[in-house]
Amino acid sequence: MNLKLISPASYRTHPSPFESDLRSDGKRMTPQRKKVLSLFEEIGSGIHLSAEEVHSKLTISGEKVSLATIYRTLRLLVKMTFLNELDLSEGGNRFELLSHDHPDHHHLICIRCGRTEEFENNNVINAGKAAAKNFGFKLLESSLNVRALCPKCSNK
Amino acid sequence: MNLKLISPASYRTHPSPFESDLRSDGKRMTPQRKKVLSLFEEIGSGIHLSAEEVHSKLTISGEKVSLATIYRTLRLLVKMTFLNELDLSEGGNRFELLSHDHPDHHHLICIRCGRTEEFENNNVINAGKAAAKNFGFKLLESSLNVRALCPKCSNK
DNA sequence: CCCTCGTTGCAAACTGTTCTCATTACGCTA
DNA sequence: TAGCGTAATGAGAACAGTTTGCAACGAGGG
Repeated sequence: MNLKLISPASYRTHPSPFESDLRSDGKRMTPQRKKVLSLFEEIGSGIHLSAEEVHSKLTISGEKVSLATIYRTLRLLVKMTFLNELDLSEGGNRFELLSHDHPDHHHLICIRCGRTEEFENNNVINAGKAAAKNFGFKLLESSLNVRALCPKCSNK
Repeated sequence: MNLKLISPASYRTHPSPFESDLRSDGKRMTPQRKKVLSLFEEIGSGIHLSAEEVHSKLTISGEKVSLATIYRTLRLLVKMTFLNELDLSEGGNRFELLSHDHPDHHHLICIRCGRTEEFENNNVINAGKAAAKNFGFKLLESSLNVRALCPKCSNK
């Protein structure tokens, strides 16, 4: 019943980019960190979890990781650009796997039920780039949040 | 030393749009509400204040309004579309005067020092509209936040 | 296998925001 | 203009999400 998230063997022979990035920074690979990252990898990009949700998903599958550690790990993963942090507000920030071939994507959020859809649009990315250039800023990331009502909620 | 933000006379003869909107909704005009809105009007649009900042600015100019009332008033002003709420996260939401001739604008935020610049771009607005239409959502508002480093902070 | 120092778990602390409730006062009506 | 119903306020408690301090733990280099 113990979910094998990363097989020890493959991990030993092919240290993940995460692991080597960690090591090169004097940091350590721990089971807790593996579990958190693996959860996001299993779930795939485009799904947004709050810290609390990460915690309960791990707890349900029998993995015990303290909430404080999850917060610390999420911050770390964001800093290392393995995860993306979304400021959707309304009940905590959310995190998603950042797929590097698929950089900036944007969110359509139903303010009533919380349903979230993503989309991409190069014009948005270019607008961010242009604005950054215009003010002499160095762009890191841009996020467009469209607050809206989904079809179900707008019929009430 | 008592700053007269709206003279009683002019208020009686020319009720502000805020006041008439309030009245038509069974709500009341109070000195506290006047003070909060007036602060934003004095300061002008394009400046983003947190609830805490509104509170301390009023306190400094000798106006005593409780923090709870400021939160209530800010929410009210947002609902009545006199203020715009920005989800910049990192230490509380911020509010700014919404100028109706200048509707959707977007923000370039230095994640290190908090410097915020605004810009407008129709492509962004259209991208939001297109995405909403595509998923059958009813668009309410879109906000693009570009996280970046300002020139000062990127030289460190 | 040992030792060092980064990491964890736990609980307490913090921060931004909302709620509760007794009190005040806006503004309709006579 | 006074009276009254009820919306709004102030103060602090409550709350949710997040962070921190500290003792114990354990990853991984020697």
